[in-house]
Amino acid sequence: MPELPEVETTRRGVEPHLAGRRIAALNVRDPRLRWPVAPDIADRAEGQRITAVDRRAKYLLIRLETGSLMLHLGMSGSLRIVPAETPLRTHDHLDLILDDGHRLRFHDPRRFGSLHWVAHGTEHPLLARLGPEPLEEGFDGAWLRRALAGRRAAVKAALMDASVVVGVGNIYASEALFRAGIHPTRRAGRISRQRLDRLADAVKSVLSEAIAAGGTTLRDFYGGDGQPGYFRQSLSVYGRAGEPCPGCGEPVRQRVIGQRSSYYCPRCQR
DNA sequence: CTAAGGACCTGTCGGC
DNA sequence: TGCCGACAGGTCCTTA
Repeated sequence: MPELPEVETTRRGVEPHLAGRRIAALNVRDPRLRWPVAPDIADRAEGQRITAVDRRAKYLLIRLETGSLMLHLGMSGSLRIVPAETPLRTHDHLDLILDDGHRLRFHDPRRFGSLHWVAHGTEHPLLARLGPEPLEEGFDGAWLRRALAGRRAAVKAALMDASVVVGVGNIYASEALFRAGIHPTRRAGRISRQRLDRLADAVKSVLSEAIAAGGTTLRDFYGGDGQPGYFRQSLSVYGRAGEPCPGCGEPVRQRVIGQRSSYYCPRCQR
């Protein structure tokens, strides 16, 4: 489920319930995630006060006094805040037990998610080579020109490369290219500066609109299922093969680029 | 350095 | 109804 808007929506949903609380325990029910969860991670975290919940790319960083818990939702992960006696479902792999009795529960059928410990003053290797945040200073057409210069790969694949910009997943890569009028197979290094400006703007607008929509669907992290709705109706091309392009009516096409399904309008995107 | 393909996992869906 | 292959929102790692 998680693209950047959902990770950010999740962050905003859980932070108020976590910040200021103390960790009573960390239950690792199944350590077999993308990387095995370190056996000593519970000992490191237990007893510490949570100061904030941040995000870098699609990693959530639960800030503690001596370091951070770094959590990735992978392809199928989700978080809920649940009361103490909430029955477990299959694939509920982790519980962060808070001093108010609530639990932050991590659910992940495919187990592509991960949990790492990052000590204060150290940088985790998984974060070391990441490109800029799409919604912060440093990401614009000028950056794209530098990052994509000389690249022969399809622009859609390049846009999903985390060293170019973080957080643009398969859905929003298609959506941003549609908004910018750029064909997904166009070679990344052969796009004019003006069109790269448009592309950077499209990435920003599509992600921030999705975050805004996600915020409205996320009402109550207690009790509810905690899953923000997925804003299919607001997507222009993703998952809409054969449906009319919202710009010109031409049927939306689907093809595989870099092993991922891609959607585009053959008329509006060049 | 870049690009391409495989790998990790489970669940769901469509076709026969 | 049952089985089988294709596919799913991520991304690291290996190989060329």
